[in-house]
This record gives sequence, structure tokens and C-alpha cells, in this order.
Amino acid sequence: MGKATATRTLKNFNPRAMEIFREVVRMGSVTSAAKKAGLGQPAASRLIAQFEQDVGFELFHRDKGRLTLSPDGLLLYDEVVRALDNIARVRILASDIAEFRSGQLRIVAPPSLLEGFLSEIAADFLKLYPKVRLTLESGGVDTVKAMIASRAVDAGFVKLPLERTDLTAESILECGTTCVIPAQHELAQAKSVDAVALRNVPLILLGLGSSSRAQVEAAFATAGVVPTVLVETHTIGSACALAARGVGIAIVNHALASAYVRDQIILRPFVPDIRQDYAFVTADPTPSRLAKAFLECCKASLLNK
Amino acid sequence: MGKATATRTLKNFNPRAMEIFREVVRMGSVTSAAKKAGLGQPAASRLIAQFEQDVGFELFHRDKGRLTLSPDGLLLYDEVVRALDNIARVRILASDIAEFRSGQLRIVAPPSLLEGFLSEIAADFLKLYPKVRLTLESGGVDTVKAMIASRAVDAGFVKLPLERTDLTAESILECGTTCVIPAQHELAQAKSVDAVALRNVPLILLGLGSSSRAQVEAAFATAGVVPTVLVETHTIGSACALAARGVGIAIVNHALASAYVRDQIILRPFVPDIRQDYAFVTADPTPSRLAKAFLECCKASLLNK
DNA sequence: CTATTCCATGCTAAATGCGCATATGAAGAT
DNA sequence: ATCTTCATATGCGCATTTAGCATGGAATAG
Repeated sequence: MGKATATRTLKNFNPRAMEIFREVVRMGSVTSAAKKAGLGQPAASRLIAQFEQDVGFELFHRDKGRLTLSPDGLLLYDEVVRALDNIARVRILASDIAEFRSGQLRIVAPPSLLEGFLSEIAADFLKLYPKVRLTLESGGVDTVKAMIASRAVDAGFVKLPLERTDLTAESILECGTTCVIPAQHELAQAKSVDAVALRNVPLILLGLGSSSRAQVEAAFATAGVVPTVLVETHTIGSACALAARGVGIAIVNHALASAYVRDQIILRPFVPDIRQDYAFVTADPTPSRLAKAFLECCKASLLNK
Repeated sequence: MGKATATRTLKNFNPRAMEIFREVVRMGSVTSAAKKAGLGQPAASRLIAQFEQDVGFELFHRDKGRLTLSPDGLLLYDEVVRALDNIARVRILASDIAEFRSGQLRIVAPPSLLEGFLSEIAADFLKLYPKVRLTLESGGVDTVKAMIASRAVDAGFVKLPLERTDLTAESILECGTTCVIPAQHELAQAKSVDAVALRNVPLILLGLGSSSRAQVEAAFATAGVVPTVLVETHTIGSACALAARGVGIAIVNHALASAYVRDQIILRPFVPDIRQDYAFVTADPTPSRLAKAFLECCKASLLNK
């Protein structure tokens, strides 16, 4: 019996019944209420009858074939409306969440990425999901990894290899290394550029990522060329700006440089091909939907380039 | 399609699914949540899956065979709990109404009734249904009828005949007329008392109800006796009190006098039998459940006398 | 390596819900 | 007075849904 009661109580307070109840009160008749609720009159009649049995008293007086709200029903009515409104709010909130009109997303990346294409992608993302509160953090490689691992942020961008087992990475951008050459420079005619071609050519190198810088140095060493490093800088933007002013040739990540191409500079592949792989990294192997959406946004943005 | 959507939206936000969702969050596992909700684990699993499909996003991450609440799910959770609480409140309120722990009841009656047994019945009623807000009004016969008809009150007590077609009456108390005799009075020995026996006996009469007073007068006239009206009063209580002090003999409604019997007085039937019929009167042929309950209370109280 | 725990799914039986048709009762029209 | 109309209630059959049982797969503990 106790179980039967429990089961009943769960089943009985069907929102449909409450909904029909509300409509009947509003419309004044079962027939019109049923029509408004999109079902037939018999169904509505039965729902009302069932609901009355559930609550344990008459919601309506059957007065000459018409239904009139009873005082008891009136007492219940307000509370029913409140409950239905709250259910509606759940539905609205669910829809908001589903369509990214709610929630927040924190992303971290090295400054070079933020400065370049990430800000553009962020703009695209916010255009798609305007209600999302997006936070962009920047930090060095290790800081980025630490922030992701500690879940201070939802996701981040890191150059591979990751060398950590507690993080999940999805490669989003694999590209070679490029020489940023002033348009009037003689090497601008070359199809590609190698270390030998750069002998005695003033270079602009980035000191940031140990791995990529080391690989560039290694390429020169292999070719037996001592690089003429005129400027060491720390951002792709400044490297490209220097190249554009004819200071020298910058050797940078191809994709990142793409964001800075202007009339004054052209890009030529550097050989040997030094692959640089950036990944979208999360602490959780199954990132939040917003993070996924951001990732999709990145991919879409990169495809268009 | 449109209809399908409408049906879906109605059906989908099944409280069961929300309930299971809440339990899973609270318990941390589908299995325990299912057990707590009184159904099997597969059913719960399916409900969660269906609910996720309904809301349009993942409520939980399936992480190594365990379910962990997703950030999106967390966003929804509070709102779901709120909605469920409100449904619970509807259920509680319904139960309160069904068991008379809520609501209000307004009753009107002539002062003589109120003063006598009605206050006692009201006390009984409130003992049964302590949460009901009971209002007792008093008024003259026509006032009472008007208040009932205008629905300023839920029900009232009127002496029959009612002589109105817009009111519904149920007789609750039919009794004769009684002489309230001081214990030491010689007539206290008599089995019954008629007008002749009361010749030259100081009388206490009520001037209130035209019909009953007129009937008493008529009885005397028929017997050719001129009543010796020593006191005219307006309440049964005062009439009985006067009789108790030996002022005279009161001729009053039997049932109402019963409430005032004390050592000093005894009751003897007055002949001819002047029947007085009090009724429970409502404007609506189907009175509110509280009014019905009050009526039942009256009947029970009167049966015990 | 096995036992246990937990979630997901295929399958079947039962319950639920809806619509259609129809009965009943009341009010209004001819 | 009878008929039409309107509104609610109910019997019946079908489609959908739901629950349970049994099973499978994956991860963890011993």
C-alpha cells in the first residue's frame, strides 16, 4: 500500500493534468481548453477527472452540464499556475543552455596566439553565442598547462608536444615554418628558403618556444650556417612588423604569420620543414559543450584560411 | 510536425525524468537513485537518457562507467529542484485542502443559535479542522437569508419555512417548544404544560421570531388564556437565566434551551406542540466541502444530545 | 585473474493516453 | 413541443510509452 501510494503520488501529478486544469479555468470550458492544449475534449475531460481524483476533492462543480471552479479548486489554482510556470522556466533554461545562450567559458593561450588568430576566433564565437561570458587569459606555456590542469580555465591552446598525461589535446593547427620576407627583398622571388640561402641575411627570431627555436637553430647548424640574428623578439606581430619595415627576414610559424600578412611582406616556406603543431587542450577528456563549440569555431575559422 | 513538436514539449518535461535527474545528482549514481525512486536501474538510465535528449545537451559525462554532472547539468539542476519543489507544494496544498487543513468558512446564524449550540459546534469543528479559518456572523432572519443569497457567507442557519427559492435548505433540527420552569415551581411536577396551566403564571417570552412568537400567542388565544408576559427578552440564554432565578416560566425552543439547563431549572414540553425547524441553508445547491463538513459536524453534535 | 560495481541496451509484457463515436443533459430556436 | 446545439462523460480500440528482466561491456578492487 505504501509503495502503491508512492507510485501514485509520483505518477499522478502529471503536468498535463495541471496544464489542462489551468486551461479549463482560464477558458471556462473543457472543450475550448482541450482545443487550446491540442487534444480532444474526451482526453481533457478524463485528465480533469483523474486530476480531481488525485487531489482528492472536486475541482469543479458539475452544474447543469457546465464546469464551474469550486472554492477548493480556486485555492489550488494559483499554486498550480506557479508550478507550471516553474516547469516552463526549466524548459526555457534548458533551451538557453542547449543553444549557448547561457554559461561561461574560460580560455587560456600563449600571448602569441591570443594576439593573432584567437582574438579573431573569439569575436566569431561571441557573434554566434552572444550570451556566453567568454574569458580569455594569457600565459606562458607552462602557465597555460597549469591553468588547464587545475581547471582554472575550461580549455587552452598549447603547442605540441604536450608531454603531460593529465591533459587531453586535440591538434587543431599543424603547419610549417615560414620566412617573412620584405616584399622588395631578393629572396622574395625564391620559392622556398633554407638555411644556406639565409647565410649572412639579417634574421628576426623568436626566443619564445624553446622547441621551435631550437629546431631552427638545429637547421642552421646542420647546414653549417651561422644565423645572423639581428633581432630577438617575443611576438609574431612584432617580428612581422620588423620584417615589413625591411629590418630583416623573420622565421616564424606559418599559420600565425598569416594573420599579419600585409603588402610589404610575403611568406615563403622555410626548409627543412619544421612542423609546429598547436592543440586545443582540456583537463577533462570530454570538454564542456561550450569548449567544444569554441573548438569547432576554431576549426571553422582555420578552414577558411 | 508542428503538432508533433507541441506534443513533445508537453510530454517531455516529465516530472519523473526531472525527479530521477535530481536523485542521480544527489545520490551520485543511477543505481542508487533508481532504488530511491522505487524503480529499476534500467528505467532510471533510460529516463536520464531521454531527459538529456529532451533538454538537448548532456547532463552527465560518462566517465569510465560513472556519471558525473556536467557544467551544463549543474546550471539546470537548481532550476529543476525549484520546479520539483513547486510541484511538491501543489501536492501538499491539495492534500491540505482535501483534509481541511486549509480554506475558510463563513457561517451566519441568528444570535440565538450562535449563542447556544452553534458556538459549541464551531468549537468541535475547529477541533477537527484546526487550520480552517472560521468566521461566524450573526444577524436577523432576513439579514441571514440575504447574506447567504449574496454569498457574503458560505452557509447559514435559518428557521424554516424558508420562503425563498434561491436558497437550498437542509433541515437539521426539528424540535418542539419547551417551558423552562424554575425547579421549585409547582408546575415542575407536571409532565407537560399547556396554555391553561399557565394562566396567571408570569411568563418570559422571546420577541424575536415572529412565527414562533405568533404561534405561542395563537396557542394561548385558542385556549382562551391571556398570557401574563412579565418579561420580553431576545435571547434564549437570558430567558433561561431569568427562569433560573424564579422570575417566571420561559417558553422557548426546546433544543436551544437544552444548552442552558442547570440545576435551578427543568424543562417540560409545551402543548400544543409547536414545531420549530431549523435548517442549514446555502445559496448553492452543492455547498462547498467545508460547508458540508460543518453540516456533518452539526448533525453529529445534535445526535449526541 | 576474478569478482564486483555500474551503466547501457534488447526484448517482452503491461499500462497509459489518445481519438472516435456516442450517450446524457441542458438551453435555446422554430 | 420538438428539434438543434452545445458541453460534458464514457465505452472501445489502437498506438505509444514504460517498466522489468536479462544481458553485455567497461572499469575498479582484491
